[in-house]
Formats: sequence, structure tokens, C-alpha cells
Amino acid sequence: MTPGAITYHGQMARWEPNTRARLELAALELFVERGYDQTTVAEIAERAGLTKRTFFRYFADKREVLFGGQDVLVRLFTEGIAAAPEQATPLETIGAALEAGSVVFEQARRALSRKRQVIVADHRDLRERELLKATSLTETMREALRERGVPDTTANLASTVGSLAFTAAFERWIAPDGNPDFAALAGEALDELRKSVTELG
Amino acid sequence: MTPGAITYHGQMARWEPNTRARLELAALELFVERGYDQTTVAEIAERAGLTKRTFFRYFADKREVLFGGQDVLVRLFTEGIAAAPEQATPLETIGAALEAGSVVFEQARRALSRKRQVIVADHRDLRERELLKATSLTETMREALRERGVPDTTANLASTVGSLAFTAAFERWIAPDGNPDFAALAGEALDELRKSVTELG
DNA sequence: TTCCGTGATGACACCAGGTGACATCACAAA
DNA sequence: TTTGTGATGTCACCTGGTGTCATCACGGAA
Repeated sequence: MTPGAITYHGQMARWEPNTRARLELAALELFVERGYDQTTVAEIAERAGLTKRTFFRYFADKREVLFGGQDVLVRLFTEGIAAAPEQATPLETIGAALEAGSVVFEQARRALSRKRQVIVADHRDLRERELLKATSLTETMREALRERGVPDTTANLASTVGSLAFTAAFERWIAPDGNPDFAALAGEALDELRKSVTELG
Repeated sequence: MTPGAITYHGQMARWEPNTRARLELAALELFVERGYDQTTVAEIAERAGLTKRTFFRYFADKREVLFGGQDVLVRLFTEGIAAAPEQATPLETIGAALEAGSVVFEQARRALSRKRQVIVADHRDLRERELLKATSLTETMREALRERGVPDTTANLASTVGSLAFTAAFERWIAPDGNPDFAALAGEALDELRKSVTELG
């Protein structure tokens, strides 16, 4: 953008603040308007008042602009598991992780999440990236469980079940008539899975 | 490559045969020699005696050259599930799928698979694609289970467990000292998971 | 034999994602 | 005032990926 633009009360600012957030918003808007493929990185940057080069200083690639906040979730999950009582079962521990992560899913972000999800669901490349992120979360839980002494196979299984619960909860959370309480949804999803475990045979 | 090259006993052939396989082999070789990122599509095509354009007629993108044979596995899994006895439990049905898919993992392909796996493990982009393929297999199993009347949540869980077993079996299969009998490995992995289900809490 | 359709490939131009190197400039600290 | 610093812009460049048209050996039909 033009350096030295007027921002507020005539004060000079070298750059508009919140560069990252502006890029994310511009990208989401354009993806909604024209679709992901029909939007170039240069266009995103332009709408945010920046250049292509700057975009790639904030995001490793075009897809990443839709996947911010992943590290926050990883951190919350880890903390949630660490804070779980020592005698908690693996699934209870996973429940603690999901509950800790729930704080991210506040009412205000639902509309944005919904738009984002529509775009992601439509593009193979984006689904791919989403799977990578989901896997990273699953691995986070798995490692945290193993550090608590849970055997490998059990940790693997429990974290995967947690991932299923998380995905199910998210889908229900963004549904138009969905319950806005993510923690509750995650708990329910986890309970459902716990019950159906007995029907595997 | 040069059209009209001599092939066998002086016979003229417009093109060397097995274009696809030649590209796959050339790609694997180059990836091993120089690494995935340091290999351009043009170089792969050149080694196979073809051009970049032809490469992209066989593979949708650079990564796909490492992911052939996926559809075969999808078909085998589907058939395996369809052929499972009607009264089989969900996990037994999954076992049938894995066993049906095992025919792909013959002794002769182990060395190639091993090389391939080293490359895939090293590159984020390739891991992404692998996750997409794995997910596609999981969804195949899930849908097949649902068509047999298994409830959604159970089908979801069972197919995911199947995917874990498959992955574990594959890792053991390509291990240097691994058991070359994929079907046996898959069965063992599935049994382990079945047992650890009771320890989830 | 001659001709023609067909399918796989080559040639070429082009776009967009992504990167390296260097310039710019407001701000802050000395 | 000077100097350093960090975020941004500029520019050139590479490579993945695609659209379009040309080429040419093959098989079959006349």
C-alpha cells in the first residue's frame, strides 16, 4: 500500500496495522466472490493494499491464508492434556484436550468459519491442506498421550477417535441451526464414539 | 523421444511402450538421486524420452507420479467388503477389505515401495497427497460399510480403525526386516487395535 | 496402392505460484 | 543528527501446469 497513508486523526503511519488479518480477510472475500482458483495472490495482496511479495512473507503458500490459528489449537490441545488429572482414561484425556481447544470456537467466528468451510470443501488442494492440519492435531494428541505413559497403540487409537470427534463437532458447530457451544458438541461426539466402540465386533 | 526408434528385432514402433511406467520409474530414480524438489518435470520427461507436456497428459500434477495404483486398491477394498459374509461384524468386514487389498503388496514391489516411502516422508507436499489418498481409502470403506447397513458412527469408526491398521501394516511391511506377508501383518495390526479398544476408557 | 482418420506425442506460448536479491523509508535509539 | 532496523516494494527469474495447434505412424477403407 502507499506508505504514509492517513490512518486516524491525521496521524501518519508507515503501514496499516494487522497486515496478516487484512490479507486473510481480503482472501476470504475474494474466494467467496470469484472462487479460489479464479483469485490470484496478486489480487488478494492488492485488495489488502499490499504486494504479492508481502503476501508470501506472511503465508508459505496461497492455501495457508485459510489455515491460520492452527498453532493456537496445537498449544491448547497440549495444555489441555497436560492439565488432565493423572488417573484420567485416554478418552477422558482426549476430552480435556477438545474442551481446552473449544475456546477458539466462539460465536463471533462462526460466520467466517462457515464461509471458509464452503471454500475448502470445494477444492481438492485445500482439502489436502486441511487433512495435513488435522493430522498434525492428531499427532499432537498422540504424542501428548504417549508422554503420559499411554501405550503406543492405545495412544494412536485414542487420538484418532479424538480427531473424529473434533471433526464431527466442527461440522455440527458450523451448521446453520447448530449448537454454538463447541465444547458441548465435542463432548457429545466423543460420547457417541465411545458407545459405538462396543459395536465394532 | 525420437519417433521411429528401433525397438525389437528391427521392428518400427511409433513410440516406446509403457509410457506411464517409464515416467514413474524415471521420476523415482531422479527423486532418489537429487531429491524431489531438485527434480523438474522436464527432467523426468527427458529421462523417459518424452516431453513435459506428455508427462502432464499422464499425471495431473508432479506428485501424482508417485501415487499410481490407488484406484486398484479402492476397487479391491470395495470388492473385499462386498464379498464378506453378511453376518460379519464391522471389524471383520474391514479385515476382509484389507485382505483383499493385500494382493497388491507382493514381494517384488517392496524395494520400490521402500524408496518411494522415503521420498514421500521427506516432503510435506507429498505427505499431503498421501493423506488425501489414505482418506479416500477410508471413505471407500466407510461407504461400503454403510451400504451394508452399519450405522454412520460405527461405520466411521470402523473404517478409521481399518485405516490405522492398514498404515501400521504398510510400515511394517516395508521395514528392512519386515514380514513380507502383508495380509498377515494387516490382520495382526487389526487385532492389536481391536484389543486396545477396551483400554480407551 | 493410395488415401484418410485417429491417437499419441511434440512445439510453443502463456499464466500463476513462489523465491532471491536489493532498494526504500518511517521510526526509534544513540 | 546519525545510524540501524524492520516491514515493505521492485524486479528478475524459475517451475508447475495448460491451451492450442502441428506432426506423424499406424490401421482401415476405397
